[in-house]
Amino acid sequence: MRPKLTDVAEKAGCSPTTVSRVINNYGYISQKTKDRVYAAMRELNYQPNTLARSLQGKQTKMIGVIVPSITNPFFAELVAKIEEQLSDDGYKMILCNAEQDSIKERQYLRMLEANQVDGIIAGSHNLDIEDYRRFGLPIVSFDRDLASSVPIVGSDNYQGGCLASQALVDAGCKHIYFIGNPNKTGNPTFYRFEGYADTMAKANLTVHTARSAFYESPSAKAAALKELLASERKIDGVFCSDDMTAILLLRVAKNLGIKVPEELKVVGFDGTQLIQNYEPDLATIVQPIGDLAGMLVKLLYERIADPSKPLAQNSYLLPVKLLKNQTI
Amino acid sequence: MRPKLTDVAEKAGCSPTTVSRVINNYGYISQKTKDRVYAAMRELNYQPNTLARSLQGKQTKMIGVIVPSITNPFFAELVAKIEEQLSDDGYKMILCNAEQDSIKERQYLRMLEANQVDGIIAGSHNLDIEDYRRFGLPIVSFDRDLASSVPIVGSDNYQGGCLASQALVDAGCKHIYFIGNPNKTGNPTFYRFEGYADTMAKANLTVHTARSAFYESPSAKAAALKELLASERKIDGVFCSDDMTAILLLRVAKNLGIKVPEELKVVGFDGTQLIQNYEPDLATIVQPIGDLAGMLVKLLYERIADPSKPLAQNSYLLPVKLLKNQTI
DNA sequence: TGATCTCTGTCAATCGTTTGACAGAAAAAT
DNA sequence: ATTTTTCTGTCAAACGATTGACAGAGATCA
Repeated sequence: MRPKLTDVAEKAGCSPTTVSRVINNYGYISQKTKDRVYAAMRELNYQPNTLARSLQGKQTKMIGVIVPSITNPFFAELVAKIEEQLSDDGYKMILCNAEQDSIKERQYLRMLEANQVDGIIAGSHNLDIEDYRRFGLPIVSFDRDLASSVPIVGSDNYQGGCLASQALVDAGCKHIYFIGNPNKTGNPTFYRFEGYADTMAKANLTVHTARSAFYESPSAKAAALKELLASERKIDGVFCSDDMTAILLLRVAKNLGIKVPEELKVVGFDGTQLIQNYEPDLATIVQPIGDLAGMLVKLLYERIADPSKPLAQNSYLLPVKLLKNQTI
Repeated sequence: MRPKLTDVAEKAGCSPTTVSRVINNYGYISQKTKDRVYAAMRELNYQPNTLARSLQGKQTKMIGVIVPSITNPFFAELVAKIEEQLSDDGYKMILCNAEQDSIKERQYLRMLEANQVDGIIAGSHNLDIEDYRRFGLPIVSFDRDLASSVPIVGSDNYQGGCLASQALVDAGCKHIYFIGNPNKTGNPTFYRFEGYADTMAKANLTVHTARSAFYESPSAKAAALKELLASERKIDGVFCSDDMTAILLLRVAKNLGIKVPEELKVVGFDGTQLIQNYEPDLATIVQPIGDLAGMLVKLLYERIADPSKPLAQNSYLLPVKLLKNQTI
């Protein structure tokens, strides 16, 4: 049986109230009593029951983190950074993998509410804004405008789109494609596309788009890319909205005998450690994953500390960097 | 304010006890009353407070999952599968990223205990067996012998080592290296090495090992691999204990102008979807990630249902498959 | 000496449920 | 008409803590 507060009190020769006061640092307690209580706690290997504490009104110290897919290296690294921060601060993370499933995401939201989490970091984007607006708990959103009461943290996707496209222009490309799925407004990809489109306009180049949805299978994507490269032989530059697609493109190009970067230049987006370590040739836009995680967590803490406090800023766009590499 | 049990009772025109009985399906309740209660619950958007329920003695429906690194694609995919299962069964997952830190891992264990999780899936291996033995909660372990009371689920690493090595032998390799870190017994890598060593013995070939620790940085690893390939020009086959190292090796070989598979054949280990999708040339040993996750979860449920029930089996080794590809 | 401050303790209410004991009513079976 | 079964309800204790009110002790200060 796990020891409880009264066991500690008995061992320390004092009342349960005193033990609770030592734990919560509440009221007047002499150092001597404190020491005795701590000793008893150690001896019994006592830990307060967090359930009981939370029921009493204390925080649960639990944070829900909803991501679209943990197997996506970008989100894996983001989650790892978030978890590191949270655990340093004594928080627990309930991880929710929402995939492309809005029903599942809604269930997660209900579940997190029922579990009295202190707050939520929402990185998945399947639900209507309505679902989030009527949600009572502190939320911060990653990369997506949810509601006016919810602060957004994300990379400056527009800037990234400009940087990547400009790099291709500067490298002399004349037929530059954008590969991604910018159909939904408010999507990060949409802003990357806008950066691309504006840069094309400035350089007097035509906009070319090849749709590639996030949830398509890699082999389907690869087939589509092959089709594209084979039929449109004039392509000399591609800005991929994510690195994984860029890798597929590099592979397809190699198989078709297209030389990178001589005949085709490629820039990706995300710049995870995984990519930097295992695909070091790929030029890409690096998102500041650690900073993003830090900002998400920091803002969430602020919301938790005072949910009614008006937001200083609704949106926090962190700068990205171009990583110049062999594919450009 | 969130509605509580008594609010539902009031709305449904019955006592709190009755509402609780409807929720818990306990005692005699007429269909008419049930319907009234359900209607009231829906109308108020009521959800039982899980904290209060758990405090009362119900399960928390929370599972702790401890992994060494969520950014490792293998663990990312394993965690995704585990989470999928758990969430289908109404469980929540607290994710713990232990890195190489035994102090952190011990803290996690304490934290999970304090949070009354129903059970733990332990995939990290920094702690002494002692720490786990005196742990009161149901545990299952991934790939590591923790204590006699803890069932182990893992791939048949020995078989994998044999398969990979035999494939290299069959392909005509004469100087086959093992790259990995088999120093600790009980490590998965150790059994992969044993499979390799036994296969070498059977084929009358010499064992060659190049240490490569899990936690070394990829660039350090790459440098070591370059050194190895440059100095030992006779190497014609390598069995890498994980795919990520294999990828580095392929890259290093390419840079040195060593042709794969003509001059050097490579087999990896893990066979994640990521590798199969984005490095489809790599021959590797595929671990059945979905089955591993399913088995871990199933065994944990059994432990939770009856912790005192003796284990039918201490160890569950799932078969692996050789994925023959261009690098062999 | 009296007033103030510090320490320790008891008591009871509270958080939101669950559940056993018990009672009474209606419905069904004998 | 009587017994049994089914339904609904009240009451109270419990889960393991927190915390305000209150009281009394000893120490310190004026």
